[in-house]
Amino acid sequence: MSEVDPVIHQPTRLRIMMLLSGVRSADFTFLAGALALTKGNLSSHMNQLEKVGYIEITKTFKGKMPNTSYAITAEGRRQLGAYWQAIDEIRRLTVSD
Amino acid sequence: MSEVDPVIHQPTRLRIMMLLSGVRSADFTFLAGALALTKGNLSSHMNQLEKVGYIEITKTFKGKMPNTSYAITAEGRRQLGAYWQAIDEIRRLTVSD
DNA sequence: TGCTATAGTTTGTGCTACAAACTATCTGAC
DNA sequence: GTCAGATAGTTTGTAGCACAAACTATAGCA
Repeated sequence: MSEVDPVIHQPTRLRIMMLLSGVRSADFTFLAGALALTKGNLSSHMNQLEKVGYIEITKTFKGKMPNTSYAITAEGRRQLGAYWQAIDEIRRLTVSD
Repeated sequence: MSEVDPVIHQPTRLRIMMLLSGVRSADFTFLAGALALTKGNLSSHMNQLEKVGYIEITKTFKGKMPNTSYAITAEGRRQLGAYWQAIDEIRRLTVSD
């Protein structure tokens, strides 16, 4: 019975990971808008995802304004796959199994 | 974008709901063993599920020992279905959508 | 030289999952 | 009978987390 990864299971982070899994990278403002998150909330989620190595944070400047962009890592992609497997396992969970 | 129900999303309660969805009823001791939960933890999860009307708690006596058994309600079954729909929605989440 | 906007980060708080401690009853052993 | 576990739960205390409000810092314009 493989446990679900709590870092990924949290609904906001799950959405973030799913979005990032489909793009090369996405920046802070885009993610905040796409997922309707406050900046503080998004910021802390991204820091958590980076801390466990599921995403990579790149800080640059666009013109003179700071621009933070995020990309999923190979490890993040692997864990996301494992997460869905664990969910599928729960989904099949019945007493008879 | 229908949000996931946090009561069901919590992994332990999700397993409980999945188990109960496949049986007429299950008692406290069985659930604690089947899901490897401490009694305190199981007790509080079951109370939460009852509070929102997803399960029904029936207290009887088996011989002279108290016996608490749990069954999913129609509402619980409905919400569990809605939950999986919401999860599937997230699973399909990509930027292009 | 203000004033508003943009792009984030830090801080404070209310809630939650969990296990330890507790309650209450039963069942032998002596 | 009574003492010592075992059984079946519930209540309580705590550590950790998600969230938004407050804050920092710079840009760009009137």
